[in-house]
Amino acid sequence: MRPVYIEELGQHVGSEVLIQGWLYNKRSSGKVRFVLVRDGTGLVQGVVTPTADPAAFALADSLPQEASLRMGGTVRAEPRAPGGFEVAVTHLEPVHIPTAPFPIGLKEHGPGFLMDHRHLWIRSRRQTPILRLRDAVLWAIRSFFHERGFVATEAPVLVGTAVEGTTTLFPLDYFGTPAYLSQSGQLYLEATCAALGKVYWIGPVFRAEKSKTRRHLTEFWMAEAEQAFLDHEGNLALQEDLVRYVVESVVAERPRDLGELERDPSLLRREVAEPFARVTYHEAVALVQAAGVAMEVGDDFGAPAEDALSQHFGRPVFVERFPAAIKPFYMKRDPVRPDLALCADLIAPEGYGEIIGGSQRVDREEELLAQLREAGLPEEPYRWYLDLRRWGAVPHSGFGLGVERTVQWIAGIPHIREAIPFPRTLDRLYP
RNA sequence: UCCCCGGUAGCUCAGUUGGCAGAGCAGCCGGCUGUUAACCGGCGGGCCGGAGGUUCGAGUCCUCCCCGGGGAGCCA
Repeated sequence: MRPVYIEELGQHVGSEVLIQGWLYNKRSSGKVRFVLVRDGTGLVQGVVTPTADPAAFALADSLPQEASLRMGGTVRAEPRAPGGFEVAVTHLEPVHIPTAPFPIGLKEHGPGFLMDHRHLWIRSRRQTPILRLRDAVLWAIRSFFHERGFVATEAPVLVGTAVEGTTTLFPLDYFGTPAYLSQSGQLYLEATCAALGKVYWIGPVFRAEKSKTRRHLTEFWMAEAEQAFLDHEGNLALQEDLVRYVVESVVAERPRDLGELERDPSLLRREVAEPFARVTYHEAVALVQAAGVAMEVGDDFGAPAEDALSQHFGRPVFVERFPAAIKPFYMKRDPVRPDLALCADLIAPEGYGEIIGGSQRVDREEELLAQLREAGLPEEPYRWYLDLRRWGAVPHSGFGLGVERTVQWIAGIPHIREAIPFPRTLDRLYP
């Protein structure tokens, strides 16, 4: 019998196949046993009767949840079966029989218990489609940049200095020298974009902030891009093209996973169908205030303010030209309004929050020095970064996209911890 | 760091005015020839988060502590 994956069963109706996987659940009725087997690509029901194979029938009774097994039989179309196909079992063989009951039952569990068993929870029917969607998002990002001629290059994760002096970093001892886990690869991408023109990387970044919310992780993945000779306007166009490309690719390639999560693909399509909304920081503050959320000019947007904006537009919205005072030192000032930064945040629809932060970067050494001093940062650790403005400085822009928040939005899941296989949060380092 | 909610069987929870510790699921035993988180009958299963206090009597009331969840701030 030929080993096949469950997602390919439709091509094998009428023939004998071998499924290799794990027992998800079993049911029985008189002299019929139903074994639900999953193999990572899907879930299929095997039907076992005592006449077809007495040994398999007895085994089907005794196998516990998550036993690994090989199941052979004939594929047939069956409207009553989950997935539309089932296997008439003629062969059932355990690979490993669990030594204790599987902790994750089919009934409800609390979040604390599930997080303690994340290594087993990821096998469940809701978690596997989310992780497949994450894969689709990452592939879409890579293929978008590849098609556009961007070079995949890497930023270091171990760094000696903060990217933005403000954010809290995870400190570590680097052979006696203080070092940190990187919170962004951006500064390094600015160096590689001067070598390669258009660059991107996708990698883990770390924030030691004591955030305790459904949209924060201490370790998360960013997709960052940097392009030489790209200005603020071009930067926004690039971001919009990327986000639309990712949503459309995932919706086209993964309808089954979206369906299992009861996420409406047409809603996602509608959200990216039109050009993204675009407001200035000051317009956004006025909109937020009009929506009844307390906020003043000079404040950054909190979660309620982002929700108000995302509700107002019903599609992704760029908020651009923030006051430079509340943004990092490396952002270029608006030549017309030097108190504003040439930057933008992209807010996802449906309250999923900020998914992109980007800006045009300072390209003159004296300007960068002034802004470093203004931010109260030392010059010495940034010497290499200042060097980039000494030899062939060009206008350049870039941005960082939060991978988990993008997955959260596309998959339509309420908590970010389900958008990554092993989430790291404020008080969770296990498993 | 701050605010709110919670901690009772392996899991999810109920527990009245302070008066014998409960259910469903999971496990084990039995039944049922098309189940859909199957269903039906039976059995075993408890440091009621911890410490102290009030009381004849505390899962229940009070104080402190520990742990978990949600949110704020900050950010992607």
